[in-house]
Amino acid sequence: MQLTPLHQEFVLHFGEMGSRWGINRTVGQIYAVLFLSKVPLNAEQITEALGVSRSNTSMGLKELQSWNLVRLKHTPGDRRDYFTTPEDLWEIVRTLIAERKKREIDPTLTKLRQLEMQGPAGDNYAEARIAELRELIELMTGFYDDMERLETERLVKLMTVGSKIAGLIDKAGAIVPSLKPRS
Amino acid sequence: MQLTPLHQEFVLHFGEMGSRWGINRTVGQIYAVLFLSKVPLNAEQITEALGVSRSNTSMGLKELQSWNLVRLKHTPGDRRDYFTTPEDLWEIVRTLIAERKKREIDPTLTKLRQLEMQGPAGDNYAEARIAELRELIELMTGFYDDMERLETERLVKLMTVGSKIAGLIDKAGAIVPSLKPRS
DNA sequence: TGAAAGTTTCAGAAATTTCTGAAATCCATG
DNA sequence: CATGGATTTCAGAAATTTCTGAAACTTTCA
Repeated sequence: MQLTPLHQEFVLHFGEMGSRWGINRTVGQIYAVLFLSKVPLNAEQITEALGVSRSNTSMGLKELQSWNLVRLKHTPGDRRDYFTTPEDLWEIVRTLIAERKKREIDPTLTKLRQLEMQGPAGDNYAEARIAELRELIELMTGFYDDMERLETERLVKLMTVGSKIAGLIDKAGAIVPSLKPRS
Repeated sequence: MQLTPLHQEFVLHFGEMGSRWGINRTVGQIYAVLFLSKVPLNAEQITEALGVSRSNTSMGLKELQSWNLVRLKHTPGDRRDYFTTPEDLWEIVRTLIAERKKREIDPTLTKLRQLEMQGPAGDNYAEARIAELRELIELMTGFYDDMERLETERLVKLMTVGSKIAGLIDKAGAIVPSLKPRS
């Protein structure tokens, strides 16, 4: 497994971005290699391609599995695990968003609710602020749940028409029932 | 600046979540204190509330300023800087998304475009994969740009109606020009 | 101008995270 | 049920990030 210059650059970039994305360099690089590879790769091949230790690869793959970002493939007569990323990029995006929500938002929503349950603590402003934040997160995650359920096809259409969609809703929140065709 | 138990818990939570959110513990805690405070606070008050060093607070506030997450207030006759978070939570969300996009997505988009500019590198699959990823990011950031421009009021409505909005678009991508009122 | 009040910078200490190599474990097969 | 190919675990090393205290700097005003 020798990386071409293209692979190299891509892999290094994913490594650098890793920390901003909440994963570490090696995990980012492993993902990058898998993403660009047409065929599934085993841990040994990844290790060689990246020049890291075998155990580091093992841990990185475990991490990627915990994020649901890689799939496992097996070939008969070979008992090593081979890894790929989904062909469908939208599936990847969905997974990424779902996992980030789970890690970055859900715990906070739980905590906010818990704080509210504890009842008044004598600081009206803080309590109102917490309630408001909880409501906002609920609105956004509720919307996310709706979008999550849409087939990719419709989702892409929705994104393509973009802000036109807002024209379909009046300020009162009603869906405008009829509309002149747009140029 | 003594923190109530409510503040305490909230602050500790934001500190813990900090690393998942791409900021560090102190920065998260500073933000939490400011978020719950009705009145603007100066660096000294924050330092005392959190029990960290003055310099740490200073660096944390600098970081929050670089994220555009805090506002500066001045009172006549006092030359210390007082900090607040915006009253409007939607403004906070917009800032957060804008900054994360800037840090987590834009550099990658730039890199992908640069890799494509370099011309064919002899791995069709990898090249196609990169192009596809670039297109997907462009679609999503384009949609984001559209949403960014909407007034909050409409945005909230949009989120509230949620998936109903998808019913307004047919599979071909045309906006359905008329619609029976929904129950 | 210089003293006072406040803020920032920065080098090193402390803490945390990541990475490695060796040992332990797993498991299909002879 | 032992062997050997493969993976995982884990304790410590290495690297990175965060935090601190001291010094430097900035601004205001007497």
